[in-house]
Amino acid sequence: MTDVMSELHRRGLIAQSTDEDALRAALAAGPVTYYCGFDPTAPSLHVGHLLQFMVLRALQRAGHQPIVLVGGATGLIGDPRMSSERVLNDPATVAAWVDRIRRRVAPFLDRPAAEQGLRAPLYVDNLDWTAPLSAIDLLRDLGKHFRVGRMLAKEAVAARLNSEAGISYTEFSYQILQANDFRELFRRHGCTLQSGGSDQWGNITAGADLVRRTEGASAHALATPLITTADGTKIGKTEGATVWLDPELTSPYAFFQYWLGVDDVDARAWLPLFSERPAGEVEALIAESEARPAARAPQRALAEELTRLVHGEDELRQAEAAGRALFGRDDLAALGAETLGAALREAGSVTVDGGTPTVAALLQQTGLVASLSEARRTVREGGAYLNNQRVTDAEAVPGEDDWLPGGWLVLRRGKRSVAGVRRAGSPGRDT
RNA sequence: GGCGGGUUGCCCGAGCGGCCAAUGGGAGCGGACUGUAAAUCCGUCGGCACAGCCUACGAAGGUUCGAAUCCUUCACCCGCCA
Repeated sequence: MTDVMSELHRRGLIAQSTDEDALRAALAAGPVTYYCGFDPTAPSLHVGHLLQFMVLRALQRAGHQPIVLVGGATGLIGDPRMSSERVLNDPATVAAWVDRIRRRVAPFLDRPAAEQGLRAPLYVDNLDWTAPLSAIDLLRDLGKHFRVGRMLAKEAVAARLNSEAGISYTEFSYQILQANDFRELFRRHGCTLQSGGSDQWGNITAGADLVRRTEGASAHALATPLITTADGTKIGKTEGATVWLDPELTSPYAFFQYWLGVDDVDARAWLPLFSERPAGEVEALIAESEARPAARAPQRALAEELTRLVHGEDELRQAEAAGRALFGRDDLAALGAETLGAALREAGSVTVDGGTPTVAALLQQTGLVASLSEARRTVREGGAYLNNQRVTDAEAVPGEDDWLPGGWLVLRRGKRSVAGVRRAGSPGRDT
């Protein structure tokens, strides 16, 4: 059994943990059952959550037994955010998100289980044991083990108490539910380790404490660091939009492009965290980046590995090909209908029927800009391109000559935002 | 409970009867440079049927030819005194 703690440390995946010697010993003694929970606060997980899967996968590779929890119950309550009270989501919505997230997340651990004979993950939903919990059970069996003083001292709670927003009893109680999850998983599956983001540290240790106190067993906790970009913003935001793991929300192409566009400083910092390559290769890539930044070696490695992990080999190939086609120096018309079509379908496209709209209207319809005003402004600023030619008149209508093989127009905003326009009834597959 | 100050565009923050879609900074976006990077410089930054119009300055009313700017009420925040 490999020393997984060393790997996690080397990759910078551990921000804090409970008694590390004890944890090391437990991991060395045999398969440990461990879990990580994800609350359904959106239809999909995003790039930031990926880090948790890196930890889950490393432990799985080391022979341990993963459990993935999707918080159908805790998602209805909401954990306290630093800033303000959460808006409660509708139960039906949360239930739908639970399903959707679980389906998307399966390959991360199921694939290694199938291909490398590792332990297959268990999927659980805390709604299963939280929904039947009565108010009496909650107050008698759980509440007695929680000291209000300790609960108030948790960072997330304390911050909110001192803020203008204050905190509702609902969110204050969140830690009890998450702690109960840990105990429940211990009872049901012998789970003794929980991992999560460092923002969850208070909740995680609440669970470990509960298991120790009521079950007399040792339970461990592991937290990953909070990852930010060099300029302090959250990972996984482009143009204000979140980079999701669900291909319906963020196309594999956009996902691939996100990683490729990461700046040098971040790419070097993130590579060890997100790459499962051997240490030597990671170091070589970083050295390569310092020597020849233009090659963007760490960015490419991240884009390839993570797109393959999240979307699979086929989608990776297509995203790569699309990027090459659209950013390459080749003449667009020379690309051929097949390549062009595939690239633009990846990048995002709309179909027009009947008369061709103006360039400004097309920019808006493809989502490249938010409004017609913005479209006109973009053209005025010289940031709009039709088939790689700068557009000077927002009201111009693309002519017959502009349509590329397969019935396509390539619309671009700035350097990297590309979208396709397809003429309805063109030969070939429809979008 | 009393007195005073505040609530402005994504954020911070000027404006205090017409010249205000609203100074300035930040973020964002575009251009130049470059490497689909960073830094820097320049431009831009509510919407639309775009030389015009519509919507906006906590909410609702009012005064006025005309209000973000004055008055009234309400909501929330922040100080000082009890």
